[in-house]
Amino acid sequence: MNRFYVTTPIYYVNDVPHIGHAYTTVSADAVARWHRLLGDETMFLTGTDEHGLKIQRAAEENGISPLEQADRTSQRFRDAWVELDISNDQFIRTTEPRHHVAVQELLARAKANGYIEKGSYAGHYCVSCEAYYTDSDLVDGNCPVHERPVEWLEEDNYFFKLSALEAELTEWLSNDTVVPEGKRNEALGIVKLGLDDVSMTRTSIDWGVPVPWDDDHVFYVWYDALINYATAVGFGSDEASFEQWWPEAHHVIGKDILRFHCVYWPAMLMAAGLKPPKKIFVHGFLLLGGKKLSKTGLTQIRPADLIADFGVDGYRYHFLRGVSFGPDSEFSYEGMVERYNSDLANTLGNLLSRVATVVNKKCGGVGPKPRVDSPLAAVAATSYAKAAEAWDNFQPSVALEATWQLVRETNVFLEQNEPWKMDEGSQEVADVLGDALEVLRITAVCASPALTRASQAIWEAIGMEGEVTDQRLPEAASWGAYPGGTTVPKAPPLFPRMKVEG
RNA sequence: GGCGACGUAGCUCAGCUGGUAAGAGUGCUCGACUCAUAAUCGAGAGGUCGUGGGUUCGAGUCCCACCGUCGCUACCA
Repeated sequence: MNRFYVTTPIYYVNDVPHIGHAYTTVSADAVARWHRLLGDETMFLTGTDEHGLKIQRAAEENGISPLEQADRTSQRFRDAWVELDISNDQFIRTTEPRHHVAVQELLARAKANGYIEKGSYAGHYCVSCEAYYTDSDLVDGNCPVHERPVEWLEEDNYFFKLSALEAELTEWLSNDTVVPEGKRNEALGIVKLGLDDVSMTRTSIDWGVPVPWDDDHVFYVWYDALINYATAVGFGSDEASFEQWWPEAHHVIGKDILRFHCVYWPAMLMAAGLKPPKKIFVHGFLLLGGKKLSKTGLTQIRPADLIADFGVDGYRYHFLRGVSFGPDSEFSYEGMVERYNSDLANTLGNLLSRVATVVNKKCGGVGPKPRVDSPLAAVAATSYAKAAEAWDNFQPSVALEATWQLVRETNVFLEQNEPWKMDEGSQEVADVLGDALEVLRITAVCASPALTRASQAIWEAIGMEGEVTDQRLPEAASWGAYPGGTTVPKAPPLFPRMKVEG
């Protein structure tokens, strides 16, 4: 029995869920679903990051407690993930007691090991950035990022001795721990430049995890947040669980938080005497017209609106197939319509329609069995092999392309054999349609990590029983499992074609 | 300012350690078919692989510079 533990970042509750958050989450979800198909014992974690000054201030403005503030905004993420059929096994919140326990335990170990010591820090502090600035950083006395006034803060801090871990980090990064390779080199570069010790506590804030050895301090939000990945699988509360899951930890993150996840986080674990995560997958950004999303209002594009137009399947498919995992990627509504129409409506949806119709005309609506020696058997085998490898390498777009190759080949196959011209009830028409139905069965299974609903619809449309998600790979993708003899009704289009707006 | 990534057909993107005449999907043109969601199938047009140098028998693929986009990061005067 293999185990697979995959996480998304925990999202800062003050944000409104946008397609960037959704992209990360859907990607992790699809991979988690693939591992479940493989029969792996899978743990998929997402959640919200709820500490820090910004939350504290927002709560004050709204006249409520920080926790109430976090409750409200955290719920938005839960709702968004329900809408996208996200199959997370846990939704962690950093305000949970178990998390406080884990944070205190992990960092107490780091301190006991000599990696945390006291120091002091002073500077201009921007609340929105939650960061200090020097005089020269300031623009007209304001924060250069937010263009709002900064505050002079001076506080005693506990510093994390990052510098002491450079050699170990370099060693860890020398393997395939961070992918793609370009991102790993970036992390390596950060370490090579030399690491400064970092301040990891605050006295100026109350809203955080208390430092166990010093009541006046709370941990700075980042150092509390990262530990959620350990908390969720039992660190500090269930060591047996933690030992089972932690060696299989895979993090999915955006390139903007590479430094924290690929340098600070493994260092924190090392300092506490724990193993760094198994693997970190780093993806790029979604762009609109070549610009990053926050600058162009792409954050204003709400997943819910796109789901309304394309459905959950259309939404998930577009981002999984259309975005190669790693580089930045262009997003456009028109591109989404194109992808939906060509891949989902025309190639896959239409295949199901035409097969169902011919089965009804030539086989009395009962699906025939596939041939053992079908010419499509080899195509299916190749398709599966490619897809499996790609999912394993966290490349959903490659995996889905491989799956669609099989679907496209099947359209060609029908064109070459023209079952609609064959005699009703003949063996030859049964052979051709049985093969096509078998492809639809395999496709339903292999596409299910992306198409959470349509895959089940296809499964039922060809007369299969039960849940497609209960199938087990690789057996379920091997040729010949479609039993035949099941009713294949004509049905309305699976993916109604979208009209292109003039 | 420093570090790094990216810049390939109209569009969205593949192209691992350099080497059979540069690929896919989509879009476009033409043809076929008509079982199917104005869908499907076939053929074709379309690229000096950001710009300029360099290494090499040979570079989209390595090196340098520059331009553009993006991320991180640093700012003492």
